[in-house]
Amino acid sequence: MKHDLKAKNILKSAMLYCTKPRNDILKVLIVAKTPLTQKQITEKLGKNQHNKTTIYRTLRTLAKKDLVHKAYIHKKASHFELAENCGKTRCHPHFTCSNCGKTICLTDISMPLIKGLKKGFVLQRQKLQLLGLCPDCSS
Amino acid sequence: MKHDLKAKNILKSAMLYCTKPRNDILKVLIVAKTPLTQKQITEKLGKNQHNKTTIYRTLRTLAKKDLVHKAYIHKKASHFELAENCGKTRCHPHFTCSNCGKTICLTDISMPLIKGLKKGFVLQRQKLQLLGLCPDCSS
DNA sequence: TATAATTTGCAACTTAGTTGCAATTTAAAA
DNA sequence: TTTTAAATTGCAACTAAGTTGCAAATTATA
Repeated sequence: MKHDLKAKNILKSAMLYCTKPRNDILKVLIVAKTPLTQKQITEKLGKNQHNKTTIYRTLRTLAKKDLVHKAYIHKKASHFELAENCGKTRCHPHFTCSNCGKTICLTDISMPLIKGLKKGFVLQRQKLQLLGLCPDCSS
Repeated sequence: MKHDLKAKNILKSAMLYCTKPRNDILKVLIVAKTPLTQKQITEKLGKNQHNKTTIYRTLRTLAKKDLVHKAYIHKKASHFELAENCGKTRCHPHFTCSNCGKTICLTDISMPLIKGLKKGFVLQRQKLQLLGLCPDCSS
């Protein structure tokens, strides 16, 4: 129930209609430990199923308010996560295992913001994507 | 003609059959200034058209030999570039404009390799993706 | 409770990328 | 140069992610 309240507050603060789909989807993202695709969100919704169009539209709506963002794309599918644990422009690195496909959020490692951008470039977001072998697959 | 020779050499050194599609596709990538999708490669092939399956398979074959790699995915589509101008594990940053969609290779800026990876992680490739406004769109 | 504005679900669609298979092309030996 | 086995190509049909228009349902507010 705590997450329910949190979801409601997030929606209210962003001045968005507080609907069941949005609430349910937000709750899934709140407890997620890694970015999720629409398909994965659907699985985690359990009996609170919602149409995939609704999920995509909700994610887009939330992203427009900077509450959620596209963390990366893997195998044609976009993966989304709550934005609250990242700085506005700099996100934690994501490590994807080239063997098992799993992605791990490296929330404890931070990379410096890029330096030396030429005049005229305005940086909105920096993403670091790492590929390699995860501990399970490297041994 | 210089590029033709270069493409041939690349294929030969990798012990790959030297076919017209592979040659043509490599030449497109050699002169490209930015990563390309299959569709963009097709456009740049001009009258040397090849089937899209062939292009995807060629890219996969070249990637398996580390001659080419997937630089990033934007709008559902993977973008590929020649690997020769990147270190083995670390690639130059790519800046994508959130306004016009254009991507610029920042070959003159290099980010340090990530530090502090926990034991068991084996890094194969580090990609830095930047989003923001390009000089044309920020003024 | 009534109303206007927003959101939802559905079906149909677009587009990236893949697969099986027969026909063609390549490299290398005869 | 010709032959041959192995690799590659093109085609058609497919899978799957994500989008769109629109009518029906839901939300916030008066």
